[in-house]
Amino acid sequence: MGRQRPGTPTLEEVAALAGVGRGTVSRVINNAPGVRDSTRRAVQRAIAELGYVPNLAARSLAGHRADAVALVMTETDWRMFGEPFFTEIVHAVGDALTDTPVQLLLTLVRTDTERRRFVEYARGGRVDGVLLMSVHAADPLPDMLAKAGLPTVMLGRRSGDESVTYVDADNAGGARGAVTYLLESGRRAIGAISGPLDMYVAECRLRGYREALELSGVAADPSLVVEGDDFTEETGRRAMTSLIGRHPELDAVFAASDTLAAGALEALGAAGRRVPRDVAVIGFDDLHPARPTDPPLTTVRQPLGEIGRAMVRLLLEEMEESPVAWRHVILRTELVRRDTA
Amino acid sequence: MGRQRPGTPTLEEVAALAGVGRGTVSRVINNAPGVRDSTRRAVQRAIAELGYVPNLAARSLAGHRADAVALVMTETDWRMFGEPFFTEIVHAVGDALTDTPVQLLLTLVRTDTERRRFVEYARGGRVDGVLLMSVHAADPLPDMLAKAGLPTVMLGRRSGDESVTYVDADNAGGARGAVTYLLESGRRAIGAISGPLDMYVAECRLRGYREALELSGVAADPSLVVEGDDFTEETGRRAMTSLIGRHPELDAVFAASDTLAAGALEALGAAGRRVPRDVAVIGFDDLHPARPTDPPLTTVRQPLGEIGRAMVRLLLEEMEESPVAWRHVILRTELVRRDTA
DNA sequence: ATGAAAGCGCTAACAC
DNA sequence: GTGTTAGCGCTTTCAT
Repeated sequence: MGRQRPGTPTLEEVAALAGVGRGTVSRVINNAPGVRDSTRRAVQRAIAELGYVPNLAARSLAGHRADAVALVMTETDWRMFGEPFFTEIVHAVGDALTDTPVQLLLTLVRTDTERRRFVEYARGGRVDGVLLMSVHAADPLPDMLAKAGLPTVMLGRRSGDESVTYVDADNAGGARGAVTYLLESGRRAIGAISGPLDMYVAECRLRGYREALELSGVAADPSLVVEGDDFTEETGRRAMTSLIGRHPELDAVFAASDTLAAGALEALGAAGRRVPRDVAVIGFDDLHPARPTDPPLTTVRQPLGEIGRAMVRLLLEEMEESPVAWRHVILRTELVRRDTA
Repeated sequence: MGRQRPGTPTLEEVAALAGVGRGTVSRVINNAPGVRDSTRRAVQRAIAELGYVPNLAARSLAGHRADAVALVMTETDWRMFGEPFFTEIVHAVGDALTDTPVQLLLTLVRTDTERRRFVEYARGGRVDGVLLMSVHAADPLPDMLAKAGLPTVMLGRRSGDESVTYVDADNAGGARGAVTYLLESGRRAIGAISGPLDMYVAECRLRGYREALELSGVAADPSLVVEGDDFTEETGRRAMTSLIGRHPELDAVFAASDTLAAGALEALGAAGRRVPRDVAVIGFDDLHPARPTDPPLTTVRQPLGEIGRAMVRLLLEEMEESPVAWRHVILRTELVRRDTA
């Protein structure tokens, strides 16, 4: 495997051509202060003439930094949340990094082999920090990285007392707001289609549903809640079907994700129920840019851009300080009303 | 910015603990031959005890390789082709790299800033090679990388005489086959909805359409061809609308992408034409895993997995040899019949 | 089979 | 301001 072509000019050659010392060239390429303007220009001319490009391995070795961060996606992230969610986060992260010299590296970790390889890559010092899209309780990666002392920021948390730095949406609050809105608009028989409860995000959203009922003094009927095995449309469809079978009087549903909501809508249509007139549906909105106004649904929208920006801010801060200050950020969600109620 | 935590054990410390020289430790971690088994085990024990992880910057500097390759996506790739296309390629690439020590890095290049940063990253020796998803004629990146002597493989080509190594589907052949199939099934008034002709891929597909007509001795009517400004559904819809306006007798359409085809189908439905009974539609299938059997459409399918694997094979080969052998691979497409004709 | 030693190209600390 | 120097931690000859 070849790399920087043999014969690539080095800093030393630049220095020789410009008639200055290596230190001066180093200062120029790092725009450090304390270099006379004429000298700087002379060096820049030499750099241009030679087509000099700094060797980043050498810089890394001497400077103890990689000027790169990795954003890790597990296979399940990719599938579960779908593209739009992912796209918005990545764009926000990229934007937040624009004014820095930090290169963003996306990596896919699907198998144990890939995880091992990535951990070696990260621990080996090729990145200064790691952003994790992962949210699975069983994922060992966050702890591996944290134990290795690598600045790490997660999107979402694995449990209520997550130790690794994270940024999350206010899932419980958002769900509570949604259900409260349904109650205020006069709905009473409100079902819930939950995601898999071994995921903390699903747990939070279901908790929000329950809290809203409780706060309004509405008795919680366990048979109004269906736990899905995943967040897919198919699961939403099935959940909705069983829900209307058990509860013909149902007049509203809170779905823990927009894909679940989409499935629910379909099942309602198939059952001849009109939405939102007969049954109002509110979904938690993980994918919003994808489905413009498509199901005329009131949704709980997450501030995806803000989440990405917050992740970068936290990561950069952790990269500065040596004594890592663990921190958590929870961002508010927004209830976007269309014509549900 | 911190990196490998201070206090990280070095190869030297491992050597000391194991009571051997640095060279021996190096041989062990690279599992080079010529180390006695007992020695090897002693070293491995020391590595485990210390929790040693090689410093990749140092390895890179001394070894002249990065053990990493980048897959670059431009903003337009990402949007234009959509997720499924992208996903399949990336998965295939990842799989092809599984048995190597090479880490796959996805990078997003949207702006000039990001392009500059990436070029410095790549030329700086942080990757041994680059895979480009880009297909835009105006994209300067391929030439920048090639000029820098970096092994580079493109997906698709920018023109008929592309100099950079690429892997491409047989776009002209696929289109020709599709239109021939329509002709053979008795259709005669066959329209074409083309993509933007400043993209070589669109040019090829349209050429295939024309060649099929010519081979069958059917006169080419220019008013049966609509050039879209992009590959979106909206464009497909508009193109189809204008097509049936001009040619009520139309009984088949070749669309240069599946999104264009989807738009065309919609417009046909809105116009009260039945598909495929009244009008047969064949699309070139860029996204197939996404739309399982959704529009009951015969499509020209690209071997996405093979494309990804071929890209990796070519890249690895270029990384081996010093005298770069420019090469191009064009893979056959497949006509997947559903009930179009 | 294994140890010793010479770099790889840069940054940063220190002298001038 | 600018030149000099000492590493950063590894791979790779070259001895032994």
